[in-house]
Amino acid sequence: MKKYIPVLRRTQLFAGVGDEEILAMLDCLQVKAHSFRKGEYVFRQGEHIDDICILAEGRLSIQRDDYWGNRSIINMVETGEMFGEAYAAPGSEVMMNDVAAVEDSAVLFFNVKKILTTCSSACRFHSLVVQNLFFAISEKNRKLMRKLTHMSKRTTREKLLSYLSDEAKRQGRSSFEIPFNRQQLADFLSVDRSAMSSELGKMRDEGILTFQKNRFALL
Amino acid sequence: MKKYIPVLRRTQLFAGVGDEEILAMLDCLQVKAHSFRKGEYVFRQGEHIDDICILAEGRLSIQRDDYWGNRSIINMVETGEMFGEAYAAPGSEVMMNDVAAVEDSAVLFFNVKKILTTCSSACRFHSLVVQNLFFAISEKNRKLMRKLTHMSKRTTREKLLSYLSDEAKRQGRSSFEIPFNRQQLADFLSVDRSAMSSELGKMRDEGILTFQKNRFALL
DNA sequence: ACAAAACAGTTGTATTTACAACAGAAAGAA
DNA sequence: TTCTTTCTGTTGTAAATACAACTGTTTTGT
Repeated sequence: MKKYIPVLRRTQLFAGVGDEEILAMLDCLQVKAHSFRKGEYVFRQGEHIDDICILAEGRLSIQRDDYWGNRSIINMVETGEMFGEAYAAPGSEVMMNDVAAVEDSAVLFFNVKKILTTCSSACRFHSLVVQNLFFAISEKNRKLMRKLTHMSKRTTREKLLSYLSDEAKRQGRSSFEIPFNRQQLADFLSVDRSAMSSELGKMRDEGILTFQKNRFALL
Repeated sequence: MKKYIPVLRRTQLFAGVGDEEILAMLDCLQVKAHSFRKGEYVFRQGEHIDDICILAEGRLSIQRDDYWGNRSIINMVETGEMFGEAYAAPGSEVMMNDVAAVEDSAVLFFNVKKILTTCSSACRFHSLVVQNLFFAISEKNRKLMRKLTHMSKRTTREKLLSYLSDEAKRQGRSSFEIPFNRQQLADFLSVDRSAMSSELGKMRDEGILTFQKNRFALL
């Protein structure tokens, strides 16, 4: 478990917690690690979840496919980010989405009940971690709301501009990379890939933006 | 404050907390109440928020208007529900939406820092309330994700069916009321009201559903 | 280096939507 | 009641989208 400390140190969940305490908690919480190859599923729609998960390595896609094979990407999970927490809460319904590895990945599983129940031993950081959990899930909440504002736009162009300008603002610069290829971006914004591609071309011709691969610049 | 006990007793935030303890906490947390008339704003886009809010009476709409006057309704808040918690967390950005009273309403304001910081007096329920806060925000998270699945549908008909069948499932019956009139439902699903109205008519003619006012039945 | 697969852009067509304008029904106010 | 406002459904048209098919490019695996 020790090899994951450099990642965990930087996570929201363990903000303000020292290395030794993290190690102690990993032990106390009986954290489990598991590897996934590119394309494998971490969770499937309909599964019941008891664990809060942290991505220690790689990249995941939280997505959903409907009857007709239309894929909708809810979010990308980057190294160090948490996921699954919304479904791990006691009384939660089952997982509504798939979680798939888009790269070879490693995931750490934390049992929610153990996190929420202060143990008797030296884990005096439990209450801090619970607070961190609250902050983290708050931020995720806001992220979902931002995504809703993109999705509520009517046209492909508006959705693109809403997302890209938000991303520029978030990354604090007008030139930035996005964690999607074209098909993934289309699935994320729920638009047709080819229509989106042509719309991007038009916007480039109009001098609104430029792009190469997954690097965009707003002008 | 005593008059709000019957409402607060049933909230997620105070689940498992007795009446006397709630009263003690209201005092300890220096909770404030405020009334809003129909049409008034509780919060406005861009405001900074330090309080978790509970709607003690009435009904609110969490919404957003863009430059061109297009309104997007994120969610309706019913009596007893919590709101604002995602923006009240320390380090949060400012409010991204408007919160407007759609009926005469009363709101209770709880300072987040006071909730998260266990005080020295008799409020030994603080940790339970923090846990409740986590469960509540988890549920809201799932609600947002469900909304995203509706919004990710491409056509008005699919959005309607996604939302209505979800609502039927949630309420546990095939005949149910929704908290929207037609314009609000259109703003909630981000579609054109008239197109939605005509789509509803077609679906009724096809025998998929029936409706009178805001009561729908799936067949 | 080569073949296969994945990726990105383009175009044409049928479908669907947004928008505007209007009419009747229902709800609310005087 | 009567008048006014809000709400809901309908229709026609211009605009935007989804879908399919295809091309050339890039990436990947062997």
